[in-house]
Amino acid sequence: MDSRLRRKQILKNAAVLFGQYGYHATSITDIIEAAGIARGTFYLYFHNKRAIFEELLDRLVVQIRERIRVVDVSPGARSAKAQLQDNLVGVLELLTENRPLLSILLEGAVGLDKGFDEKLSDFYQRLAATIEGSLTLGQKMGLVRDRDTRIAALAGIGMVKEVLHSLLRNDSRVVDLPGIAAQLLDIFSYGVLTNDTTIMTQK
Amino acid sequence: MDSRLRRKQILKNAAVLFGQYGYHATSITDIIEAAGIARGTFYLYFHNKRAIFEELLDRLVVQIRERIRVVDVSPGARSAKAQLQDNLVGVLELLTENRPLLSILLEGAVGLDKGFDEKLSDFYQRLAATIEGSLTLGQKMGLVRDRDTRIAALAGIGMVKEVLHSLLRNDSRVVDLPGIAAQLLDIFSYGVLTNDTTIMTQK
Amino acid sequence: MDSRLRRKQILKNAAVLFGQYGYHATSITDIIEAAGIARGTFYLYFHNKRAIFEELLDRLVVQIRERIRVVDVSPGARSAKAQLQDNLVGVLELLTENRPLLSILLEGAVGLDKGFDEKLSDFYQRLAATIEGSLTLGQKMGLVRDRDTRIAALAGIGMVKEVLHSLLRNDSRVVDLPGIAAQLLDIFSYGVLTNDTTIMTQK
Amino acid sequence: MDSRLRRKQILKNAAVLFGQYGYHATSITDIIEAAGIARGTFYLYFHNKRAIFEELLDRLVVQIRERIRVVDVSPGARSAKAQLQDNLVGVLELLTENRPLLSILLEGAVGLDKGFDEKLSDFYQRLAATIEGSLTLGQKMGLVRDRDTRIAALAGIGMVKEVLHSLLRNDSRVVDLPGIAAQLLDIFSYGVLTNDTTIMTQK
DNA sequence: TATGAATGAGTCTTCATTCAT
DNA sequence: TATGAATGAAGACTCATTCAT
Repeated sequence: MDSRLRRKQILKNAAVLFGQYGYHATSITDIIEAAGIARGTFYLYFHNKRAIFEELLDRLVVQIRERIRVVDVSPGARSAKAQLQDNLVGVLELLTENRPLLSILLEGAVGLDKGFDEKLSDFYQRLAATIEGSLTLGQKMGLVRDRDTRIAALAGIGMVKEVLHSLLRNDSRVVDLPGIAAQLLDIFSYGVLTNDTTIMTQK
Repeated sequence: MDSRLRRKQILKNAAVLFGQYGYHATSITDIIEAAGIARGTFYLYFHNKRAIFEELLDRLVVQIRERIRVVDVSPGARSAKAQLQDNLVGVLELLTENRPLLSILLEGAVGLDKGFDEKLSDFYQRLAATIEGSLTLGQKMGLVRDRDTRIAALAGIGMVKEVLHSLLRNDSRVVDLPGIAAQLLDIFSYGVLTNDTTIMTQK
Repeated sequence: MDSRLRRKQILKNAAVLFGQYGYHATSITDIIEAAGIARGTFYLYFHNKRAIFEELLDRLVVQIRERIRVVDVSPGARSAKAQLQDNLVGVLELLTENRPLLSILLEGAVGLDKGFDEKLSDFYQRLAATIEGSLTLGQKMGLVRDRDTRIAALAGIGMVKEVLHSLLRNDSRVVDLPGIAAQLLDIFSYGVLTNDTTIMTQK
Repeated sequence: MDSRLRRKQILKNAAVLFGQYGYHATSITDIIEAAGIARGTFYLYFHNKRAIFEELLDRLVVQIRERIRVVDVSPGARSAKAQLQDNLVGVLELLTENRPLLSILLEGAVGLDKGFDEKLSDFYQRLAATIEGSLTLGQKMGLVRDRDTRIAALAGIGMVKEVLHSLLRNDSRVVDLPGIAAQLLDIFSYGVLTNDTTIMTQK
C-alpha cells in the first residue's frame, strides 16, 4: 500500500483512540487493531508510541494555524470584529468536528516525557504572545484599555478553552458555534477594549 | 510513628510527585522511596494508587471551598468586588503555594478510571453552575448584561485556569497575586456587567 | 486470658476458615479477625501459618483414632459387624459434624511444604496398614477371600472417603449416617469376605 | 517456533510443576523457566495462570473419556466384565503414565476460584451419575443387589481413586495394572452384584 | 502477654519494542 | 514492506512475619 496513505490510515485511527481513551489507556495493540495492520508494521511508520502522538499534535497545531487569518485592517476590509469572529468560529469548528484532537489539545498528555508537555505549552505560549502583541498594538491605538496585556491574552485563551472543555463534556453535537463565538468575543472585547471602542463594536 | 502523621507524610510526598510527573509517570516505588517507607506500609494507609490520588484531589477541592466566602450583600458590607477579589486572591494563593496540587487540578489525570475524570469534571461543573446562578441573579437586578450566563461563567473559570497554567509554566515564584486577581476581575466585570455597573465598580 | 483457652479459641476459628476456604485462601488476617486478637498475638501461640494448620490436622487424627475401638472378638462380644458399624458411624459422625476438619482431611493442603502432604499421606498409610492386617488375619481364618489385602484395604478407605466427599459437596445436613455406614460395610464385606462369611454376616 | 508446539511445550512443563508442587506453589516464574521462555511469551499463549491449569484439567478429562468405551452388551460381544476391565486398565494406564495430571485430578486445587473446584467436582458427579445409572439398570435386570446405587457408585469411584493415590505416593514405577484392575473389579462386583451374578462373572 | 505498625520478598500481569522470517 | 512471535523491564499489589512499645 502507498506509504503515504498507510501513515494517514494509522494516524487517523490512533487519533480517535487517543482522543477517546487518552494517551496511556491507548495501547499499541489498540492502534494496530484499529488500523488493521501488524505490530511490526506500526514501527515501520513511527519510531514509537510517543512519536505518533507527537505527530498528531503537530498536525493539529498546523490545522489550527491554517484556520486563522491575520486580521486585515486596511481600509475597505471587513470589520475587525467580523474577521476575528470568523477566525474563532473556524477554530471552534475544526475542534468540535474533531473531538479526538480536541481532547488531546485540552488535556495534553500529562506525564509523558517532559518535552511533550512543553510542546503543548509552547503552542499556547506562542498563541498568547501573538494575542498579547495585538493587544499592545491596540493599546497604542487607544482601542485597548491600559492593563497588563499578557493577562488579558491568557484570559482570552482560557475562555475559549474552557468553553471547548464544556462542549467536550456535554457531548452535545448540535451547538450554535457562531453564537458561542460571538458571545466569547463580546465578553472579551467588553473586557479589554476601551469604553468607546466597545460601544462601537457593539453595533 | 503517629498514624495521622504518617498519612500526611505519604500524602505530601505523593502530591509533589503527582504534581511534577503526573499520575501515570509516578509509580508506587517513587512514592515509597520519597516517603522513605516500605512498600507494604503504603498499602497500610491507602487502598491503592488511585485512592491516594483521589484523596489528594478531594482535599484540594475542600481547601478551595474553604477559601471561598459567600459574598455578603447586606448593607454596610464591603463592596462585592472587594469580597470577590479576596476570594480570588485566596484561591490563587492556595494554588500557587501548592504547585503539586495545582497541576493535578489543571491537568487532571487523563485516562484514569472513568469515574476519576468525572470527579474533576464535576467540580468544574458545579463551580460553573454556581457562577452562572450569580450571573442570572445579577441579570434580574440589571447588573449583568443580557447574554448567555452559562458561557460567561465558563469564560470566568477559563480565565483563571489559564492564568494559573501560565504561572505553573513560568515557575516565577514572586508574583503579584492581588494585582493579577484585580486584573482578571476587571476583565470579567467589564466583560459581563452592564455599562453602568462597570463604571460604578471601577473607580 | 488463659493461655490454653486462647489457643483453643484461635484453633477453632482457624478450623472453620481453613475448612471453608482452604489453606491458601485463608490469611492470617482472616484468622486474627475471626479470633478477635492482634496480629502479634497469633505468633505468640503459633510459630507460623503452617503450624496452626498442622496442629489442626494432628488433632483431627487424634479424634478419629479416639472414635475407633478395636474389634472385640472374645466370645460373648457383640458381632464384629456391629462393632465395625459402630466405628464407622462414629467416624462419619465426627467428620460430618465437623465439616471444616473434614475438608482439610479430604483435600489436604496441596502445595504446602512437602512434609505436609506426607503427614496426611502417613495417616492414610497407617490406616491402610491396619485394615490390611485385619484382612490378612481374616484370610488365615478363612473369612476373607484370597486376594491382595493391600488393595482391598485401600478400596475400603477410598469408599468411605468418596462418600464423605459427596456429603461435603451436597451440603445436605440431614443424612442417615447409620444407613450409609451399613451400606458401605455391606459392599465391603460382600466384596472381600468369602461367600460363606458374607452369607453369615448378612443375616 | 510453531505456535502449536510452543503451547504443548508450555503445557507439558506446567503439568509437571503443577503435579509436583500443586497449583499455588507453582509460580509463573517456575513455569517459564522450565519452559525456557520469556515472561511475556507465557501470556501470549495463556490468559493467566488459572487458564493454563484449567486447560490442563480439561485435557485430562477428555483423555479419560476417550479411554472409556461404552460396554457392548449385544450377543456375541465380549463379556461385560472383560470390557469393564479394559476400560479400567485404560484409565489406570493413562493416569499412572501421567503422574502430574493424576495428582491434579486427585487433589484438585483447593482454594482456587469457586468455579474451579466445581469443575472437578462436576466431573466426579457426572461419573458417579453414569455408574449409578448402570447399576440401577442392573437392578432391574436382577444383576445388582437391591441397595442404594448412589452410594455404590461413589464407593466404586473411591476405590479407584484411593488406589491411584497410593500408586502416586509409592512412586513404584512397575506395577501390575491389569492385576490391580481385576482385583478392584472383583471387589466391586462381589460388593454390588447379586450372588448368582457374582458367581457367574467369577469363573 | 498483647499490640499493630512496619517490612520486603514474592506474585501476577501488562505492554512497548525488537527481530527473524 | 509486512508480519507476529518473542522479549523482559516495570508495574501494582499481597501477605506472612517481625519487633518496638
